Amino acid sequence: MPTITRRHDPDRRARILRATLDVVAEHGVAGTTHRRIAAVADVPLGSMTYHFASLDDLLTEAFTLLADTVAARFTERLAAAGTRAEACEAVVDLVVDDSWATPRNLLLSYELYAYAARVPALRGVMQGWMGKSRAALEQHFAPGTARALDAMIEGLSIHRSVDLEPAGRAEVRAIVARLTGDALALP
Amino acid sequence: MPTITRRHDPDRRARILRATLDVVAEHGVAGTTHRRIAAVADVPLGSMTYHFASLDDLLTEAFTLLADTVAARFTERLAAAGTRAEACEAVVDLVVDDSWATPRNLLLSYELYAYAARVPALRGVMQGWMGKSRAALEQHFAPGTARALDAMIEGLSIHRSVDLEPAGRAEVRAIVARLTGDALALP
DNA sequence: CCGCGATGCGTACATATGTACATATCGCAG
DNA sequence: CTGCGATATGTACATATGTACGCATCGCGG
Repeated sequence: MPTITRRHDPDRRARILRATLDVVAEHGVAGTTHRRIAAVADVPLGSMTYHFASLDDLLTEAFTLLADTVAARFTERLAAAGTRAEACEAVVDLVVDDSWATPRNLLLSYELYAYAARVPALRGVMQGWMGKSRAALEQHFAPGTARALDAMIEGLSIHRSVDLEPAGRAEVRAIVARLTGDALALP
Repeated sequence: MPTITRRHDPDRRARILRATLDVVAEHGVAGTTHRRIAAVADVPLGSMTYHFASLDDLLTEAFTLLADTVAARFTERLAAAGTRAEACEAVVDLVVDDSWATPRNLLLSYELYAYAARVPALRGVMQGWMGKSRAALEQHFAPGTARALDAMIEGLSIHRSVDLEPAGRAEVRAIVARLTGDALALP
């Protein structure tokens, strides 16, 4: 019998995880189903329950992947800064640039925050994420300042995604300057 | 025939809306169903489709109610401040107190942010909310400072809800002082 | 080369869900 | 008091969903 082409798929698991984030970004956790993910990942439905015990397990692992990826990029971007001024500029970039604060990432963050409230394992992941961010900032700034900057990055990113006239680069730079205590022209 | 007690329920609609927020807070939008809401509001299932055309309509209206309520409280708290120093303290309160930044409200905010990304009507609601907050802050601070404070309130509230050792009142006060430019002892 | 554990695949099934609808009851304007 | 429009209520039903399971097929160690 001519059986249909059967694939050998070494990284199918990873592809499912990526597809999960895609589906969550597009439909929200509320609209995320095994079947939708399977369609995006281009795998049969049976693969879902084979690779992941339950949908919650899948979501948990996908969100963990997201946090690790984003935290790594964050750290990387800050580690590339040599001087304090460069570090400030890196912070501005993280808020303003289309590298991390992309609509997709913001959206996924909201979904993660909401979901994590009901999955203890993810609370740990979020704490780890925040810890890494703070550690990266503390390589350039005092602990208190790092904390303030971390929160400000979060708040500004969110508000910029809602605002009809988002704060521009200059304004963000001025705010960072106030928090770091470095003198800078205020608008 | 002795018919079961049939209730006359003038504010049933409002009760359903409140129940919706309760259910969302407990189960997330993903776990919000007509039947769960009906159970919490103590109304029969049929009432759901009678008072609200669809589940999405219901969620949209409930989130609008949330935004209006929270924005009103925010404005009220800031309007009560007479001096600039009192305004700063009000901002600190909004972050640290158990009045607005309660776990429930934070959680509902995450759900709203995520949900609003897919419902255009709610984007307007969020913009209105942010506008009101900013207006309230601008009664005491310059526009740029108001923007920074608004974002910082958001970011600090979120991070405080995740952090194992949340920033204390003193630390929050110091951050606010930096943003407002008012001199204050730094820790 | 061969066997076996890992992986892939389709399908079945109980359940939960959104929504429609027929009917019953109530408040109140005239 | 009397309709009548608004509201209440229970139920039906098509559909989507999570998960289980049996079987097919493959990679690879011995």
